[in-house]
Amino acid sequence: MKRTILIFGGLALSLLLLFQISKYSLLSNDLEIEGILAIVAVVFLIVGIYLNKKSLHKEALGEGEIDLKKVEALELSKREYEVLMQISMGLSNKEIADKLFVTESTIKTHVSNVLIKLKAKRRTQAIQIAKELKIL
Amino acid sequence: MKRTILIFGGLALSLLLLFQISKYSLLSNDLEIEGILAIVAVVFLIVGIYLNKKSLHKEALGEGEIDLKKVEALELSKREYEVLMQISMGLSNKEIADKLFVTESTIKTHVSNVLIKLKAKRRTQAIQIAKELKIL
DNA sequence: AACACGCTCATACTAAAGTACCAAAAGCAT
DNA sequence: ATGCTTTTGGTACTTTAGTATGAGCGTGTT
Repeated sequence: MKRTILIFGGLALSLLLLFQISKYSLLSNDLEIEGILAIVAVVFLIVGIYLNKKSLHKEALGEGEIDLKKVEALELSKREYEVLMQISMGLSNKEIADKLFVTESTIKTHVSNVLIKLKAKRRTQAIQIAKELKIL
Repeated sequence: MKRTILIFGGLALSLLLLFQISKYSLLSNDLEIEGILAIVAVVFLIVGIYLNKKSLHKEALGEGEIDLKKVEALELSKREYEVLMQISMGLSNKEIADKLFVTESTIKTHVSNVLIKLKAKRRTQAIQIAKELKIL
């Protein structure tokens, strides 16, 4: 929001500069005024597109920030969240166990806890729920 | 793309209209010219944001179009693709069977075919691969 | 120190998932 | 009609997944 204010401030200044130019050097020529109008139009068109992309990027980042908060809200431990991510990568319990240097039993325990906390019946459902909660 | 051309045509016309207005009714007054400049700036700022959103939506739809092409490329039949989507929704074979009014045996056959065609070992991996291919 | 909590691991099951192979009915194109 | 693919269904079996329960270990809290 602060950036937006700064950007608008810059825009106002540049607009004023254009006013000055039009007043003191180009006012007598009608064609030049049309040119200035065109320039202003194009510039602000580009600025509009730029601002829109910025805001969209902020939204995307915003989704990323929500992650950890919701993970805490679900009371998922670090390890459980870690296992959940590996599940979403399509790994089996054995593969996850090897990747995290623990036994398959341990992974099964973690998976069961994840399923309970996400209120899922299967690991595939856990993936779906986690993506709905934008945790992945 | 055709829409973009139409929109730009409309913009050019409105710009010309502003020129006419400025020429025949407001040219003598400096303050009014500034006002017109401001209006043009704001209008094109809004137009820029609007166009950007449009283009982003088109990209989103574009990804959607690629879907069917890649599904065909993978030689996935309609039914197999249908099953694949239900898998990604976190449903079990039995639940998919009930939803599509067939037996679990049939779903198992479809699932096996999907796994072979997606080169996946598990249904969770199939989900991951399908999302990478932007098929879901 | 005592306690809660997270991580680890195990055993013993039950339940899904997945494989292999086969086969019949339906839809489609030549 | 004859072939080809899809869809459907079955049997039999192996492999993962998931549940239930218990237990040891380390860490931070009270």
